[in-house]
Amino acid sequence: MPYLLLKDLPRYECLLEAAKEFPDLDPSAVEAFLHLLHTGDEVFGVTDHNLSDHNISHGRFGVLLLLWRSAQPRPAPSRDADECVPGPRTPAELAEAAGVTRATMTGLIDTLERDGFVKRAPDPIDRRQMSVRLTPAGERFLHEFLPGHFKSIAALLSPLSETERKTLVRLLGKIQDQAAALNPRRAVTLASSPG
Amino acid sequence: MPYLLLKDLPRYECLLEAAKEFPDLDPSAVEAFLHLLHTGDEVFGVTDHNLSDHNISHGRFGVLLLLWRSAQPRPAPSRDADECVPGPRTPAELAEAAGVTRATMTGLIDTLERDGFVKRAPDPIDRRQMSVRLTPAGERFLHEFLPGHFKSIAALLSPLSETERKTLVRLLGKIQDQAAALNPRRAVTLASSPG
DNA sequence: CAATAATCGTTAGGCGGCTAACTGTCTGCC
DNA sequence: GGCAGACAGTTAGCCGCCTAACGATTATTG
Repeated sequence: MPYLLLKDLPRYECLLEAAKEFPDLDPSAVEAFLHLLHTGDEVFGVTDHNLSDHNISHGRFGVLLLLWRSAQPRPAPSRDADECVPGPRTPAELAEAAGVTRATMTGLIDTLERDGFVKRAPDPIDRRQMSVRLTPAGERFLHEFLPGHFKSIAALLSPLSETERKTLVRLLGKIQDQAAALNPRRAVTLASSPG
Repeated sequence: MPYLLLKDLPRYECLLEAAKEFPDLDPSAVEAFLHLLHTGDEVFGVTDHNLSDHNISHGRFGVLLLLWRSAQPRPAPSRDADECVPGPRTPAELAEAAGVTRATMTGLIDTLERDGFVKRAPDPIDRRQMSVRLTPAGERFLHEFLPGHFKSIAALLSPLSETERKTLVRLLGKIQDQAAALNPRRAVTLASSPG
């Protein structure tokens, strides 16, 4: 759907041949790299397909999920301060939690509000801020959609045993760490935590 | 970069708690699902960062790669008919190979041509078609960029042994197959292959 | 208290996906 | 030969992502 390109992955023999021309090409690394992107794309496509049946995009779905988590009554509120994260409310918090810019979040909230899933309200204390909340229609959507969503995810992973899933997560974690080290897109917040 | 949402993955305990409310939620499946999308996103971000240094987007890079493969002199041309795929030339072929629509390919070729990386030429035989080719500048870009690109990929996968890479590809392959089965975005071409 | 700095949400403009519809060209069938 | 249909490429319009910049508001600091 969104991002990959290269629908048909090149065969391993082609990688080996190309490696003759490019000594930096590590065939098994490229193979894993392409499979990772390709699989992510396919998986994304499945869930996006489910969402589009409800006229909801992936980005908007993420916002709804974050708001839903914020709206939970928190049955055991005082156990750990950040047990499952308090939950974002303002556009800036939502953008931070979703990993997009505030400008993007403005657009997402715009369409969600237009379609009646969320509602903006001015913050009476800090008049720079807005407070975004799920509407009843937004909650209704989530309660209707989430069971099928979880079923899709379970179906996607059903070919993998529990052990294989753990292995997959472990291997992906290694790549994540490496990617985070290579990608200085958000400089490490080492000395910034206020305390 | 493009597509995920949910920068901070929820902790496994939260998934377990949420599973109480949603019996369809398979915690290990959701965990693997989220890690897969997240890792794909991180990896994408690394390569996209490299590309943006050259003012090239991921989508355009894919087109350049496809055209570059088409431009190869094919040192051993007659071994297998489709040894490494003949190579797309027209916008429709490029769109098919890249997995995007023809309309999207028009836009990609537009910007690539504007920036001097490719050139359109009318097909003298079938006047509906265009032939897209790499310009010398396009080839030059690839030869400058690809070594670093391959180095990045090798670095990303460097924490994984050869065995782990094979395992990763195998597990991803299972998910790909399952996703393809669940995602009827392109109905299976069972009876269409001409022979 | 005033001036500067920081933050919030938004806007403007660009890119790259998509679908739907259009024009031009070729194919096939009568 | 002529006309309906199929196909190639483009266009128009939507959405979501980005960066850069803006006005409004709050925080900081003298």
